Amino acid sequence: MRITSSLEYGMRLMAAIAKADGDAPLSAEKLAREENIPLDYTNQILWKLKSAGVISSRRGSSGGYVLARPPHEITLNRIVIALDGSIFEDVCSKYADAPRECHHQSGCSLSPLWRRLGALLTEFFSSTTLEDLIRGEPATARVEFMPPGRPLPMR
Amino acid sequence: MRITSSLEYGMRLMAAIAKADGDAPLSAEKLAREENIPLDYTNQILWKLKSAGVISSRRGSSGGYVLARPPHEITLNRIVIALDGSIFEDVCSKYADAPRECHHQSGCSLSPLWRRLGALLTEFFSSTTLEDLIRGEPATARVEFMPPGRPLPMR
DNA sequence: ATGATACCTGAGTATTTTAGTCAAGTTTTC
DNA sequence: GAAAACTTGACTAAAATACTCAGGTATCAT
Repeated sequence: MRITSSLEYGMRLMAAIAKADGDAPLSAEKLAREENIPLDYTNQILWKLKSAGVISSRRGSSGGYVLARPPHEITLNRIVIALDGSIFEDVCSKYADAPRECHHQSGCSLSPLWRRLGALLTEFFSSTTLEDLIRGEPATARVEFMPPGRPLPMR
Repeated sequence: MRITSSLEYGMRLMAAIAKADGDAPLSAEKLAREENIPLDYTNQILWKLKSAGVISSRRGSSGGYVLARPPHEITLNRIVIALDGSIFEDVCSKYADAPRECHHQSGCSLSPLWRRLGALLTEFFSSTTLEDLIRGEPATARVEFMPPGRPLPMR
């Protein structure tokens, strides 16, 4: 699994805009330069973020982008969905031959696995806000992942 | 984020082989047919799984594939790494201009985020065994994800 | 023995997704 | 009214993914 460059860039842009929250709008040109992202690509990404409602813009000279809400009200899942379309693609429906029916074979051992993974990722991103991000808090938040009580072999 | 077809198929194949654990080896041809995966692609995936040491093979007629160890000793992270190369690609190093140095901008708010996500995914896959998978247990294992104590806005 | 079965291995191709570019606008401010 | 800066869509290049192909080798059944 990997992070797309759109998402990496978009997160950086959001972090930069969040850090300047309250100050004058940040122009795309300045953001692109400071984050070392191609300008046209930056524009494209900013447009997606704007469409998703997480930032707003001001045109004209001295225009630029600002947060649409305070940082603690913007959860990262919004950003992920804005840029990647979803947090976790539905595997089950992708391999279904008929709509609304799971065609995973092997008695469909897999769909519970993928559903749980999707839930985990969704939880991860929607539990973290932009404010957490710029404070570096995500590193300290603990995850308790509970498998059945048993030693974990063959790591 | 998405699951590659290799991984989806590989997991299915492992589940099918695990369900036949103790029985006669399953041939690639039979596996491919039952799981509805192209034969040549199946061979390729089985080869990767064998290289990773999670299955072993027997040649000749009445040959095929069997688990290399009992199902409860095979954790899913092995399978993921065998097929995708890693569980989570290191974002930080990907955008580093110089080796061993993190070039994330914005005071590098991002690397803690991605590191935590990587840890979460690694934990997820290495905490589940093939036995859990074929029993459907992954669906019941609980995840406790602990963000800072605060209501979760803007979901 | 020998032929059929089935694994082994690497190379090659096609499709899709991602990443990034280009160009011609519109709006706002100074 | 000119410059700054956002808006929008289309287009292209590169990379990853998803297969396919071909020729080989080992083993088993008879």
